Amino acid sequence: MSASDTTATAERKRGSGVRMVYELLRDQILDLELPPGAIVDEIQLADRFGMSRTPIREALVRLAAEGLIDTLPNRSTMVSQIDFANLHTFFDALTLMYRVTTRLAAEHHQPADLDRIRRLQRAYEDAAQARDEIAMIATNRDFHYAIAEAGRNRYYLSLFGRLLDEGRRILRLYYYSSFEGELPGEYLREHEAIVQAIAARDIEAADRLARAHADQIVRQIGKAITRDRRQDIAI
Amino acid sequence: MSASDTTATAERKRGSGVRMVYELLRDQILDLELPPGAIVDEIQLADRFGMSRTPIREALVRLAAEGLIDTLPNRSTMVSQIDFANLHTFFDALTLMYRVTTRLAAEHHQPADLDRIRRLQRAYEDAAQARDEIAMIATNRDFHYAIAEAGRNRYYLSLFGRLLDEGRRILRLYYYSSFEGELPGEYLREHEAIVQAIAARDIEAADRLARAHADQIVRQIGKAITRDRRQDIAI
DNA sequence: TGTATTTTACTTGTCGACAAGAAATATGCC
DNA sequence: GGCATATTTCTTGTCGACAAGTAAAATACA
Repeated sequence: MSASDTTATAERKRGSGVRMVYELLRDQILDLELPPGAIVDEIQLADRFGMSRTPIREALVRLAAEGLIDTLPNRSTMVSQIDFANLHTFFDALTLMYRVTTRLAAEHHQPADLDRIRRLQRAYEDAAQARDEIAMIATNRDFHYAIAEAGRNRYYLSLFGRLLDEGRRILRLYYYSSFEGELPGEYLREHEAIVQAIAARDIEAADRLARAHADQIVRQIGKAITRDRRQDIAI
Repeated sequence: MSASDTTATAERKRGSGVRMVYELLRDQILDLELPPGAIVDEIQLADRFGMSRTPIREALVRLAAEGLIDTLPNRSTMVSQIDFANLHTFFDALTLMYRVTTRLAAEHHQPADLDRIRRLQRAYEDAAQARDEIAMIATNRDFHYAIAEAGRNRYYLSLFGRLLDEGRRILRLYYYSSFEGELPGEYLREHEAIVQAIAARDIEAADRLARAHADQIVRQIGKAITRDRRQDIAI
């Protein structure tokens, strides 16, 4: 689907094209609109965006540097596969980053940070109420990313950002389908508790809650994957 | 200095140019041969490597994605500054990654990993004996990176890699000058203890030693910076 | 002489075209 | 028909040239 989003030959500011292509492709990849293995054609993209291959290529180089696409030399470039074999390493890193960033947020947050976090928490709540899966995934990501920003450590922030992005793809596959139509009330309550711990500058509570939240997510995805596997065998 | 390394118009394999330029610039930046703030000129590089601007640009896009250079739109691109104001966030992340990767190495290493780690440990020892500062920094980095590889978590590995790279610049400024000609015997002993803990699969010991090692480094750099500052004031 | 404005010089951003490499297709040979 | 080889086709990698934008130099003016 995804109606031919031809922004085509509209007058564009010099230098804005690369960022535009980069962001669009990135979102399409993370929402699985471009599934793992999909081939990405430079000429096709150039036509679609009404620009030459040069800026397209620069966007692709960036995506490749972040591991979102793989380029086979002199051959096609494709959306990178999700590394299911090492999912546990992903969960391990994700859990640690949840904990560290939430701790730091409790320690270093400033008033404006809390406003922003609370606003995103409400956005997630709204998305959940509306049962809008893609919006839920995106706002959940933004909520936790905002917490990490309040922690003010750009190294953790960059790894956490990558993990949350990769998570968007995995969640799109497993997570929300595992709710089976129910609202994730548990998660809303956990988010609320996390925000309160941060506001109270209670570092140990923030750590404990972040860890519990991560464990909960890992458990639920694990459950969904197991069920998925069982169905595979049953067929 | 750095004698005009013109690999120039030698027949090159198609596609190898980008990687070559990328790696060379990266090393020059991390060794401070290209100091923070140095401007990077595309045409100049194109001349120097005997290729057109296109592959040069792709290498620069990658470097920019990793934060090693900053590009001002329509203006020059320069080697990124070292963020001294937030050095503590760097040390915080570095310490955590030392611990986590060393723990995981103790848990998951395989025989070939240990061989590699021991080989790099000896390389560091040799560099220290020869008082070759650049080689010391590089082999120290490789030693810890090899440990992280044995831990088999690509997310930690990528952050740790970035931290060690950034560390190469900082160490080049402060760390080894702080030895004042003495050999870093302490570090050799600590390295040895870490390797033994990994080999024994003693996770807690590995963690404790990695933490102590990180603390030691942080303390020494801190001392060097403080002394540096005092001199600034004295003048 | 000092300031505002135009001009110049230089760097980056984009383009269209061509060359090289790899897979798919066609051809020749048995 | 089956296999090895040549040809075609398609995509990526590289190039040289030009357009756009910025800073510095030169000019005009009070």
